[in-house]
Amino acid sequence: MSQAQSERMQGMCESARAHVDDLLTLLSKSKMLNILYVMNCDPSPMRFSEIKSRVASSSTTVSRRLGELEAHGLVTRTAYATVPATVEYTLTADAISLHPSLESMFEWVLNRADRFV
Amino acid sequence: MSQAQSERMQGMCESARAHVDDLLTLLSKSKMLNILYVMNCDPSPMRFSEIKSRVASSSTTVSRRLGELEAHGLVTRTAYATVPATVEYTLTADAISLHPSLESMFEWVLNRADRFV
DNA sequence: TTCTTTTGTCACAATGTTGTAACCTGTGCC
DNA sequence: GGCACAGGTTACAACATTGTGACAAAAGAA
Repeated sequence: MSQAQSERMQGMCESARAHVDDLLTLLSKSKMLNILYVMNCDPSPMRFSEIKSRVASSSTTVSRRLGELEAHGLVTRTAYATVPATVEYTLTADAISLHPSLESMFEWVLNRADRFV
Repeated sequence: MSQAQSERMQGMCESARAHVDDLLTLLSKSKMLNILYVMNCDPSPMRFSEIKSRVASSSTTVSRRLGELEAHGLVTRTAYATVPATVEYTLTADAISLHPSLESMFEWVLNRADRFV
């Protein structure tokens, strides 16, 4: 962590700190990193059922997480009037800009996981 | 997320997947990113009370998190027989190698927090 | 002797989070 | 009509996590 970042944190008003906390809390929720990971793996829009199966979680949790991501402007939800219903989720530019961090974080995770097999 | 990473994930044995899950679960625990952040901000060994005050959490939670980090080989705990007791926590090389990812993730968080003030 | 300090631990009640099972919508098919 | 399908929502019970407040160790100071 840079000294510059640290100072930036120090100089933040209370409202900004609250937003930092809010974002960290969001990212810390269960399956959140997993969801961002699978959506980043494949840049094309992804359907609900596919996300659900890739992160191996219940509809309820996946739905909650996607709702939270949408509320934070990190994913866009598009519903198509097909039969049966089709819904696609896409990462916004903001979420995509997190890609390099996520990629290197997952690289670290995968390397560690390899070593401990 | 790279295609290579995705394939690497696909090809993993069940044990490795479990380790990936374990690490993501660890990183997703409350205050965990905060703790890694403050310890990365300042590379020198950090005392319990300082970590606690910087992340603004209870002794119980900070103690639990540090214990989990130590169990995963991400921090080293050194106790000195002073009066009163002094304990220092240091990030291991492994944890330090996560620094670039964390730094860019926090950069993203800070930028977003700024925009939403 | 009692107070102080740091660094915790412990039990527990309150709070938060999860998955399950049931249900819903809309429509094409039999 | 009745069923199927995708994509959810809802209530709720089970489970997990949190902070609080009490306590502890160790030894020097008052």
